[in-house]
Amino acid sequence: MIKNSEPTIHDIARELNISASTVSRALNDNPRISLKTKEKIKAVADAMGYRPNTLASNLRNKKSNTIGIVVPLINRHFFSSVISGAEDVAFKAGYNVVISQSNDLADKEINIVQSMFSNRVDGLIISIAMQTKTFDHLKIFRKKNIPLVFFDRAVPEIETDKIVVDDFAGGFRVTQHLIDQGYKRIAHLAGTQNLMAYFDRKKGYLDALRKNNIQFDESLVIINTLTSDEGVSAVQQLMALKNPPDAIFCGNDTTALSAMIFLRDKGIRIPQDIGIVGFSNEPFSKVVSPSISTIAQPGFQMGQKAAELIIRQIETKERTYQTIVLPTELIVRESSSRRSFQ
Amino acid sequence: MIKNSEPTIHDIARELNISASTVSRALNDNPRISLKTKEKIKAVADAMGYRPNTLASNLRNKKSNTIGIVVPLINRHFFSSVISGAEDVAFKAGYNVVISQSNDLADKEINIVQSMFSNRVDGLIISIAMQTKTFDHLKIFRKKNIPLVFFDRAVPEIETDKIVVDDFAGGFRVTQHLIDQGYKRIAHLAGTQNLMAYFDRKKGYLDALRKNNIQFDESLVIINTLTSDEGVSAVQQLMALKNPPDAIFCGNDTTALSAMIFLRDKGIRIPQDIGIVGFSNEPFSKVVSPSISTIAQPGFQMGQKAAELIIRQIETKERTYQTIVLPTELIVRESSSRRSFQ
DNA sequence: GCAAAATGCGCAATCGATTGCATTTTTATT
DNA sequence: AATAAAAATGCAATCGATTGCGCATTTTGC
Repeated sequence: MIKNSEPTIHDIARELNISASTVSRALNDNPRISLKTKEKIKAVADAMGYRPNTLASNLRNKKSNTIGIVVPLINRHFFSSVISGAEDVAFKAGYNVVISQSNDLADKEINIVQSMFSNRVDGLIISIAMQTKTFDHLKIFRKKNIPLVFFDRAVPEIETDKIVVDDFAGGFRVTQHLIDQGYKRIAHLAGTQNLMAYFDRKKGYLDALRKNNIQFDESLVIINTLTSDEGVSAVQQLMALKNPPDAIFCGNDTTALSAMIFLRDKGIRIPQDIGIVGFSNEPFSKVVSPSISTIAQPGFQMGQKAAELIIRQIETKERTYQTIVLPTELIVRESSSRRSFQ
Repeated sequence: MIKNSEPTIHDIARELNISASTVSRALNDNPRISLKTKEKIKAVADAMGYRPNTLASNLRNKKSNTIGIVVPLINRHFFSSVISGAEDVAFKAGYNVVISQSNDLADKEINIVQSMFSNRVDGLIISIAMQTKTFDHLKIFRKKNIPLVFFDRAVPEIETDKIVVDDFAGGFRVTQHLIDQGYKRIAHLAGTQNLMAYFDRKKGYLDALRKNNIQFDESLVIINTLTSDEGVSAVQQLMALKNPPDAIFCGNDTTALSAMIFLRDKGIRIPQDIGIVGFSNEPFSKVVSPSISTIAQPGFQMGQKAAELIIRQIETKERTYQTIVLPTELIVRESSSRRSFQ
């Protein structure tokens, strides 16, 4: 143990009086090397505790075997589920995943994406930040022909693989469900409209109203960033109307919960007085009381699919892109089940 | 645009009829290069859309600027919080994070750790898998002097930085709290005892009993892997005793919830008939009904701290290790507040 | 005006693994 | 035994950035 650094193929070669090429080939099971030599080499490699230096290999092969994943916030159930699913598939396929969070900040996202490019990720899976309004940092990936997959929040103007949930159908289904439950004045708490996801949810809401011949009332739609606090202030605003709603389709479960708690504290019964539906099926929505009706978004599955798509882009030359729309599932729970009280 | 590959410092050098060395130094703001040349070089680099190839740089510098993080499951609130906190600190310090999940499987953990080593991560942050019983794959890191930080689930026999929550105090506090609330027969639903965290929680439980002169009853302690289902079967087992408990200290919130739902469905009132306390402060524990008393584990902060520790190890030569014990906080909620009903 | 010092830049090796082509060794054939 | 054919291995360049050392050129001091 004279050397303090890691053994390399050259060390193994010296040990056996052969060339580094042969060692390299042997360790990669190249058929050009005889079985006998291979075994000798592998034995010595083991004995020396040799572990290939992936950095060197990556440089030479111009391939990092790494997939970058960028999400707004790692610490959010939906996103961590996606990451979990993607890591699962990627690891099995021999890829590492490097992960960064944009905190929904455009600047940080640009920073991250450039850093990932410098690290020569083989592909990038991204759900863009709420704040992001320009997309040059992502277009570069397409221009340089580096695999790119959007999930959840995609950029319409960039043509590449996308995997989203059917937000339109989700919004429609929620609204139709509320109508079916006998609610008449249905409000919608919407997210930033420059994100397709929120835009489509609202579109679904509007479409359901139209299909049911319900007059759209602009004062019943509030757009904000869907934080817990904003859920409360939105509901306050809604309840202050001359003609307040009797149901609220919340853009996510967080606002659904905060709205529900606010209303409960005001003595308003849910679902009898007001029906509530959320979106995303956060773990808590099932266990709170009353449990919150919501739309399930298959995060884990989405991550798996995103990884499959990016690996397909990486490993094949074909450049035919698809947009996969995962079906949404309406989960009816207590917060909107008024019929059962009649 | 004849080249389809990325511009390198050599391309910039050729363009300006200077050497690559100068370009490299200029881009790194080396004082040996004149300001005028630097500006020229940077201008050309910008114009060519040059982005340094980190792979090459890493190889030469024998430093990957990458921190590996291994957790049992990404998609778990506590762990994703830790990852989030670590990524935050790491990114600001110029490090990337690669993340993998062991799924609590020893084999996969070994596999991951070796792969991270091959990728020459500058340091490894890990919470070991429940299943892991041998630690050679981690000892290697210490032997090779590669920074290693344990969080949450540490290996006692490996000397390095560790950051854990005060599980003993947490277990003690929970138990004392239940005693203070007037519960007499307190059961404990414990996790695998080869993990310090669960071992210490139980030790705190036992210590609190002793301090209060309460006879320890072995039949009141059940050890399993703390899944939702096992929470139910454990409670079934407890309630089948001749002398069932009137309080349960659950090793995590998941089992606390499943136990609670099971008991509620059996018509048992919580906290009046049976008190329940969980551990970890999962998001849902606050919003379920009754809300679950629990121990807060500062995941995000733990991740930040872990990243700080590993970066300190990476960037300084000193090798004095510390074990940081983050304080636990008992959050008293409805599920154990019997006093308010008396 | 001239040596000494400072400044600016280039050469070439290096990091560790890979690979096209060349060379050596082994095997088969007559 | 000689030669062709096949098999096994080695040489050296390459991936792109970094850096010790050395060589010019300019500046400084007296």
